[in-house]
Amino acid sequence: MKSEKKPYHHGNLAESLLEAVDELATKFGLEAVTLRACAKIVGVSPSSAFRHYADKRALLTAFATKALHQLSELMETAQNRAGIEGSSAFAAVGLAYIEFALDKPAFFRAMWREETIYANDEHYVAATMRLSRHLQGGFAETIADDDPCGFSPQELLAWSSVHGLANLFVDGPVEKGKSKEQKLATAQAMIRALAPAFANSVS
Amino acid sequence: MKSEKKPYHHGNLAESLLEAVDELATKFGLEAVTLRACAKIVGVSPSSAFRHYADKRALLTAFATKALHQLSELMETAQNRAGIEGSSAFAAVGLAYIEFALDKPAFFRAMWREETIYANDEHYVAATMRLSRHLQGGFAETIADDDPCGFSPQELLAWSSVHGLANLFVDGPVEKGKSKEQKLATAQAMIRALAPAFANSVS
DNA sequence: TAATGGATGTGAACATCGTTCACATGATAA
DNA sequence: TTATCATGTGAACGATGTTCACATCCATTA
Repeated sequence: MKSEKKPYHHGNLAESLLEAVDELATKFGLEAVTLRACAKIVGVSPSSAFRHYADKRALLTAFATKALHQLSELMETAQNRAGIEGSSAFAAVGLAYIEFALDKPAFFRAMWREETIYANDEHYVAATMRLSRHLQGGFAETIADDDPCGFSPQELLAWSSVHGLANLFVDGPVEKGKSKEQKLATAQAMIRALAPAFANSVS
Repeated sequence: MKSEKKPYHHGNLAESLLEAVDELATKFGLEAVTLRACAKIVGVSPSSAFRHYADKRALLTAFATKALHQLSELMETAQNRAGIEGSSAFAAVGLAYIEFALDKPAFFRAMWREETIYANDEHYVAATMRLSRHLQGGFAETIADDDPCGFSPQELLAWSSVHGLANLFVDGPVEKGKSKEQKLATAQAMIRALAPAFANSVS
């Protein structure tokens, strides 16, 4: 045990700070995320954070971006699995979206909070575009898409309903206190009810 | 001009503080709402706020409650007007919901932020129940409702899609920078696309 | 009318927060 | 080796939420 003394330079502070945000947000919620607390978790001085992030807001933007990519990947695998199983890609992607919000509410909140992030940050914008592309891609098989760039009314309906239910679960009064399974069952029922809106493009 | 000196007691501090929150949230956003700034606007010492609200969080809860009632009333009048005109109550209520979010984004955000309000406060809960009742009521004519207490999948779909689009407008990347009219047109298109999901209960 | 008590507002103080800046430390390249 | 640049530190600043002893007023009652 010779190299037990901490080196002066951390080596990977930017990423470690993001993990600290993760830890605090998961344990105590987004409002409890503090630059000083993050620095303490990493074992570093509070001011050192500013070498890697211009702001607290910049740190939260990076965190939101990371969360967006996590969600994108979950949706991607859900879509692939549905393709193999032959089940509805739409339902799979939508459920993955809602399940992420239920599992990591603080992440989900952080993703969509214009007032606490830099919503014009290029990496953040790229992450939202990746997410929306996966949404469009996920529904492309069932929805008539006449606008390759923007969203068709049906695509927007799909995203809105799933996004809305996720928000109502996380920050709203819907099924407050009920179990995750109960909520996912409700989500599935809602998605089923949505099917007729896409019926015209099936056959 | 004899009674120009300010009285020691304000007389209606609780309500005036709410109006100060309104002003700050409207002008500078929710994150700029500060107890000290509110007190300064009202012309009162910062500590006096605690005679009327236990917390900053309690103040924000009262503000959220007020915003919920405002939205409820807007939906109510929209529903009545649609009843007179014979147009779709569903579309009218949904558009009123989204228009409120576009007109007063800070209010809309404040309503649904579990982490900064006391979501179990009785007045707040009552306000959310009033809102949800108006939603159920607004859709009652078009949607088959087999559960008088909770939400049917179709009712939940209606609320989720409208709530989701409002959130995507306010805190998301959808049609960022576009005009309010443009967004309302998009909302109308989405709501139209939703109609087939309710078709079974029309006839 | 006079006194008293409860409600309401004040001022100073505290811990904590984001942020800055001069400085310390270490890695890298000449 | 030495010089340079990136990275981390410590002390400080103003602002914030909150508390508490105290001041002020209003309303009731004697």
